[in-house]
Amino acid sequence: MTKFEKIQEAALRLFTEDGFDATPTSRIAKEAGVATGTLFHHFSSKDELINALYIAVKERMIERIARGVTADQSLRDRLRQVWVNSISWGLDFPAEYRFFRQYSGSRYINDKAKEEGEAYLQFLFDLLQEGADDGVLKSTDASFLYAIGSGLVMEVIQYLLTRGKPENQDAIWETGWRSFWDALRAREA
Amino acid sequence: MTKFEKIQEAALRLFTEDGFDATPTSRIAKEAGVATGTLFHHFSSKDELINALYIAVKERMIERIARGVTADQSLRDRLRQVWVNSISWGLDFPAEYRFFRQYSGSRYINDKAKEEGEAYLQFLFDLLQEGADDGVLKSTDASFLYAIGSGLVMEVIQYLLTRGKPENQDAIWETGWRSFWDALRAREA
Amino acid sequence: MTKFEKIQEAALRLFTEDGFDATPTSRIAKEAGVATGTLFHHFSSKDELINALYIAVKERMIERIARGVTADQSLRDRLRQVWVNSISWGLDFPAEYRFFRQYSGSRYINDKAKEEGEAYLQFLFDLLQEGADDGVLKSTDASFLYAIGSGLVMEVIQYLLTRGKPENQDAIWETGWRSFWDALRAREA
Amino acid sequence: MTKFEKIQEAALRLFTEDGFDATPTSRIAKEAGVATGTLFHHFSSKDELINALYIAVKERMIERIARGVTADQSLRDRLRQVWVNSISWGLDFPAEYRFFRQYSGSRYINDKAKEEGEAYLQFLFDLLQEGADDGVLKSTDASFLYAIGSGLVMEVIQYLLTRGKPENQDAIWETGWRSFWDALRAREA
DNA sequence: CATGAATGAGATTTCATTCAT
DNA sequence: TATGAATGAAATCTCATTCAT
Repeated sequence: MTKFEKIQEAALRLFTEDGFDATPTSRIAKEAGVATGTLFHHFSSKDELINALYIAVKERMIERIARGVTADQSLRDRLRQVWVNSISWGLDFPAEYRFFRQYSGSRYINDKAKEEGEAYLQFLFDLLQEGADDGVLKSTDASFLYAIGSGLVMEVIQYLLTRGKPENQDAIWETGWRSFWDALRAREA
Repeated sequence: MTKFEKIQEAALRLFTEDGFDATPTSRIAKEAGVATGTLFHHFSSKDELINALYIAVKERMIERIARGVTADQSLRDRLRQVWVNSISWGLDFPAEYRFFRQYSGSRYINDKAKEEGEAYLQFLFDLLQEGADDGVLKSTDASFLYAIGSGLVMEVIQYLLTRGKPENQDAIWETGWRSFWDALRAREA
Repeated sequence: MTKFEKIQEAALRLFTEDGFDATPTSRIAKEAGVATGTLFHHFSSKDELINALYIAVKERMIERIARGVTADQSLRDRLRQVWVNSISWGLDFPAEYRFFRQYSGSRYINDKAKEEGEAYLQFLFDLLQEGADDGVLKSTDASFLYAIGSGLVMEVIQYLLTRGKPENQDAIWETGWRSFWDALRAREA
Repeated sequence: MTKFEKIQEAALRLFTEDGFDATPTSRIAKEAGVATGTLFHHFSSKDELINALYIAVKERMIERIARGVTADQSLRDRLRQVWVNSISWGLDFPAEYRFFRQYSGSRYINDKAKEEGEAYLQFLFDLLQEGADDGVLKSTDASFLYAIGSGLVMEVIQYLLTRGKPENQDAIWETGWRSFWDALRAREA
């Protein structure tokens, strides 16, 4: 692992454990086993480190979310796949999930990074827009559908990570999906 | 307005503008028009100030949410009322809403304050539990229903505050409600 | 002596011994016998400290230079008085003299401070302009005369401080004056 | 241009723009288009770079100042030539002039470099000493005459570079010369 | 000769908190 | 109650210099 990667790894871990502000760059460097100067050799500031991390995390997330979603599936099947992918991403990479939550509400958000990150999501907006146009989903506004859908996904991940007992996992997973789908789809005639 | 209140007001404003960590106590004191010592006379630490604020905000919020919810209404009507109250609280007190979001993900959370805050919500859990027991709602677990419901509420407030155009307000409000209700209720036979 | 004054005194001494850049604020604080935070309580930055010092030094200098210069004296006598005052200022306050030299060529110059400092010198410009208008001095441009005159003054102070042997003091003082006066005055017919 | 020369050129430019302390070696290397290591391959330290630059600049300066000064001229004519050469050097190579001023007052002065630099000036001291011995100049001390003369030269260059308007150039040049000569020469009988 | 990643001491500045008045 | 000067630990970031390639 290069020093560059060691720094990223230590930063992700410490940021999600203690938060951006409670994690000094000195501690990141120490945990990564490099000198403080080395951190700033690779990332010109703490801000840049955080935003670079955000882009990397988002990239890995979206790669995971899009997996197995193919054009021949029905809209419902594609959304189901997205749901499954999203929840399992959160459970497999809880640190990345927590990083994400923290980043969204933080003052470290860099507009450029945010835009770059959102570009990856285009395929999701397209999916929702398609459903909106066909009248299968509730709203004509893909961004609103996105807000609702992602809110539900994040909330269910949070629940599973913090309060889900192993024996309920499957039920929550399934109930979650039904909530998600019912929340988005237009009501049947 | 007492100095105590001035401090609380300035703190709420600055915290929601810049975040907890980016808001020095010295600036709160200055904006409140008091000396730094005075702030620490009323609140023994920054932590205590934040948690006192949290409790105050939560109290006001819950008072608002519970307004007009009466035992004689159907479950659906009561939830509808909660929905309406929640969204309008967010739009009427955006600073308090933002304070809330920030607090939840912060390291300033004080367990005692959190518990005290959640106690206020008991009536909501009861409401959801009742629906669960009757089979009107999707899950048997009120805490899961709460997670889903509150996630949707927060997301819709966020959307209305940041991206809602005035002409769409009503549609979003209504679509939001349908998503909320469809997400929570058991499917019709 | 107040802490404010102690800081100024220590700063002036260290700056002239080692230069602005080689004098850390931490050392100034230590020599002044205060905490680092105290320095920044009184001066918001190192820059501000340097510029505050500049204004204070310039004020004291000009007060000294103008001493005993009265309207009833001939132009030559007034310039003679300015010369004597200037050189003796330099010898009496070598640290302030050195601070001055250093400040002029430094990147810490703050335009506002510089202007404020130059305002004090107005009476000198007026003096030179009077001589220029009367044809007693060499140029019609007071600012050029000022440049030449102050350059000579500074150079002679420097010479006296670094290389003047005690037995030559009087000769240098006198020769210096003649150079100064000859450099400025128009040639006799 | 060799890398060695590129480094010197970039260093001279940056030092005179921003000052020694505000110019990191890394920036010099970048502007010179070489790696940081390369700079230290040619100059063992920043100190050495500055002093090497000083010697090179002084060499070029003295070569220029001595130009056209011949033994058959009168003392006055030789000093006149030195004056003209000095001022035109300053106007032709403002960066070198500024480097010079900065170096003199800096803590980077290296005694060896300083001595080496002053050795070049021997001919000027000789010139002044000759005038002193003949009674043509004001003092018997060549070093004092040098201080006064060089102070005036530097001041006039500074004036021409920063405040001289094109239409006044000739007048300043001429008035400057008369000040210089009057300041140095013994008074006519 | 040339490279540039790596180093770590050190610089400036911030800030929650105290305490004498 | 209220004040605000004073504190000093700690944070981010800089930079001359080294050294393995």
